[in-house]
Amino acid sequence: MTDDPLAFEFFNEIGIIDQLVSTMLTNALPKGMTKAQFTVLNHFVRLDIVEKSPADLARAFQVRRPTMTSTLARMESTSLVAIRVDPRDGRAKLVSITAAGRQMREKCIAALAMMIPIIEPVIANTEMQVMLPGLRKLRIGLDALREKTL
Amino acid sequence: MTDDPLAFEFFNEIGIIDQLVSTMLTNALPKGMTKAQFTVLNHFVRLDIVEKSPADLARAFQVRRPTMTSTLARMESTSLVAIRVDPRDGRAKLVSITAAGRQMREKCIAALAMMIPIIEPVIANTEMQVMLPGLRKLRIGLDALREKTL
DNA sequence: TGACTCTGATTAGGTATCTAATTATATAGT
DNA sequence: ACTATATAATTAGATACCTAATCAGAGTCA
Repeated sequence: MTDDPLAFEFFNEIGIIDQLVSTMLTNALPKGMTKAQFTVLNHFVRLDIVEKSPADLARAFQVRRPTMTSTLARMESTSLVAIRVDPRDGRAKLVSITAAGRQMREKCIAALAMMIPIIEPVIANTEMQVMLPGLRKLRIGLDALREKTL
Repeated sequence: MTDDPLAFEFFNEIGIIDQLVSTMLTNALPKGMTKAQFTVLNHFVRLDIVEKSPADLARAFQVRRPTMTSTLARMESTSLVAIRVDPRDGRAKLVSITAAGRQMREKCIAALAMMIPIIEPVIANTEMQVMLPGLRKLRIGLDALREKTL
């Protein structure tokens, strides 16, 4: 531990936090919903998006395209999103959120709202505000790094 | 975005950072090695552990036992660890690192050392030092929360 | 127009993780 | 000693991710 580069411990803590939060989140969400699926639904509603290609969605969430294909296929099978061929580009598709998707998103939001008071005692808003800029900057930097390394 | 609870954005940044770092890490590691497997090897060497049960390892890494069973099975198949029945408890098993496991861990350490200078420009040590205590506290709090919720 | 390259989506194969359920052994209490 | 409960490991079934490879349509350039 003591002779480890600081970065090891730093990213290790982040990894464990993400894992614990993801699991708690998934358990709080309606049966069958996952963080990834909720994120997609939320993206459409928050940004008021009508249609967006899988590739664009993948870029927005920093995941690979096959990952997005898989998530979207699952969401289409449960009617949370609709997918059609892009009339202007035969390669591409266009994804849109369905009414059922919007309803599910609302249910998720409600479920998550109930989680806030549970997490509150663990980390105060002020603490998050202190760390957020650093995290955001780090995320942006890492994302840029990834694209270079490609 | 603007009307989201702060926690959403906070944990979202953490999730993306973890994902990006995990992928970079896995790519840097020797072929076939993963973060989870490296973590197990590193644990044995750093803490100078001879034998430890899968359940203890699962607790140490905050993962479920089936997850550890799966990871250990894979590591045993590649001779990175050895597993035997606990002579004092018929239910339990005892895991130990092999010579090959130690060698692999050394190779991983070397590979990761080369990553440090790549990450350095993205986040300075001083920044990590500033955030680390908060992250550690958060991780500990979430872990306690999980056990309560169980 | 034809060849080369790029981009979008998908398929195949693999690891990590989770929950639920099963099997076996240990421990405690009556 | 027997029963009930708790703990260890595993199996089964799913989701999210990744990389590599494939297929198809779009763009570029000579």
